[in-house]
Amino acid sequence: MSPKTDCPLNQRRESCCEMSDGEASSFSPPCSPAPSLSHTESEECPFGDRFAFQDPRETQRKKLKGNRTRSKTRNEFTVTKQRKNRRVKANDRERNRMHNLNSALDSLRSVLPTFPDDAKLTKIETLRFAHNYIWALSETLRMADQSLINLGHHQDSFQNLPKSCFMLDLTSPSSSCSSSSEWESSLYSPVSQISSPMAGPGNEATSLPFLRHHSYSQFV
DNA sequence: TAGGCCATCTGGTCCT
DNA sequence: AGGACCAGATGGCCTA
Repeated sequence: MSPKTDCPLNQRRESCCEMSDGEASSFSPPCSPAPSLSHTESEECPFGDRFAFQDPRETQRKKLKGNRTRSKTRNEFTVTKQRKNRRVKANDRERNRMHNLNSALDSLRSVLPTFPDDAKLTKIETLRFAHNYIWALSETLRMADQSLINLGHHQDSFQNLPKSCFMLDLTSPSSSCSSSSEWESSLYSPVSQISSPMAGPGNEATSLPFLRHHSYSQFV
């Protein structure tokens, strides 16, 4: 789903932004949630008398009466135009920023172990999944290290090590799970949303969703 | 049809 | 002053 390019709303907004100031002053975009721009312009429209009949004498009188009003109007016009221009540029940057953010999220998705036919992870799911996955990987490393340390003390325990210590393939969920849902629910189960894996080894029973499903015994 | 997710706009704040 | 970041608002799309 990518409504960012073909969304009619966006197209309308784009066209609103591309409008000349004269047009914008007489048109209030139906799509704009924040009417600040059009509101300001309709109230202080620099072209308020643009289409009125111009009496040369009246014009002369106005000239004599004072350039101050005229320049003030022009100044307001310039300020409004400048403000609008800044807004458009800021919107553009913000859009870009969000696109970059989404690209990063896509990169993250691509390295997470999911089944191809699975629905695309949502943003929040991706973050939670990645969080748990990283934690599971580091936990695996830690346990492997622990086993090697023990190996130094008890040479004969080498034979007792589960084969999985040397065969762990966390990038391949199918190696141990019968279904994608089982694999994924283990990685971003609601448990992990409540208790952080950083909570420490004390509450492994509840905060290790990955290992609950992928205990070493399963790999042997 | 309600609710979830998403993209975009917007104004505010902070930083350079 | 201008850019980056953020959070709220809004509206569209999709699905149960």
